[in-house]
Amino acid sequence: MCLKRISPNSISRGAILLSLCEKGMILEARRYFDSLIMNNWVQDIVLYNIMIDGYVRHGNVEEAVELYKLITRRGITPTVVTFNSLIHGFCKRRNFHEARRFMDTIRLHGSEPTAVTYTTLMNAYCEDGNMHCMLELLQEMDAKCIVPTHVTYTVFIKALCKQRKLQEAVQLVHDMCDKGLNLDQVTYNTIIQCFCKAQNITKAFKLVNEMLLNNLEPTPVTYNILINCLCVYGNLKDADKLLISLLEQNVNLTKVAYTTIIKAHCVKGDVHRAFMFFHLMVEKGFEISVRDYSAVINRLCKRCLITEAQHFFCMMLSYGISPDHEICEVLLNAYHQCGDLISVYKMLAWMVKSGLLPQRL
DNA sequence: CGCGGTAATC
Repeated sequence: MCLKRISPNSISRGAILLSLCEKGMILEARRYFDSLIMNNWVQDIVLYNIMIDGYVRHGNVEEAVELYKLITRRGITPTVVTFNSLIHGFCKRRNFHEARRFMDTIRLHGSEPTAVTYTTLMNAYCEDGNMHCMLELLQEMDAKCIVPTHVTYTVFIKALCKQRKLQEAVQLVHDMCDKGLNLDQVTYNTIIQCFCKAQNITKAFKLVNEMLLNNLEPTPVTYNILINCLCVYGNLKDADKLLISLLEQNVNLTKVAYTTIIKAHCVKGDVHRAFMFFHLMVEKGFEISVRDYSAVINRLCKRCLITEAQHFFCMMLSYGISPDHEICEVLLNAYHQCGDLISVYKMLAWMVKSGLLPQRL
């Protein structure tokens, strides 16, 4: 664009900044943002909002607040979106005091909190198991004529599910329909998860059919929930069948589908199946982390399947992934427990060579 | 007319 002397506008700049934030490249995002500031190209609050939200998602509320202060120093008026992101940040930390303080600040700026603001706070209270505060906020919304959205309902469905009030959760779904609010995939996934936890697999699958009837394509998360459900509460063979049939149908899946079933097979001790799905996961081109290997190795060691655990360790090395200290410790302990001192020494030597242990023991 | 920002699911 620049070579063709087409100057990016604030919308294309926003797209670039948002993408950097979404990919977790927060430092690069900030560098880009600072370059825009330096050139005086940021007059738009949206760019600040994207950067602030990026920090919040990255878990850095402090930096988000610093940017908010910068906004006020520069005399730029923050929007409700600015505050919603900050409130979300404090909610993630369960700092209800600061979250609510910023809610008041919205009013001081002459605006009103929106359904998003309320839903953000309600979700945090939900995670805290505080239905009382959720209902208080709902009353406040009602008093201020702020209409709950389908997301607000989804948060309440989740809360009722947590309290094992499944009937009331279902009632809420009906209320939504009565109010003309359409359920989306996340709402369905939430309620499907409720029935899975209640070990009502039949109803969970019925809801998937209902989704399809409503022209909602199940998401990768839907399948992760179902696979996990079959692994934990149902028959592991059915989980295998489901995953394989989804693969045959070329359904879009995420890495979680694989790690879920691999985990189950490790726990059950069916290492062959675990291998099979692990290789499949690698073949599909997913990026495999140390954590993915740890999940397998930890579970196999717990079941004293040490040769098998070692196999995964070698596989990790062959893919050029560096083990961390923790994973080595787990293997060391396992070798020790079954009296395989040779392997203990080999491992220690390897750890020293790799800089995971000090030279002098 | 379309294009950029905030809440919920594994």
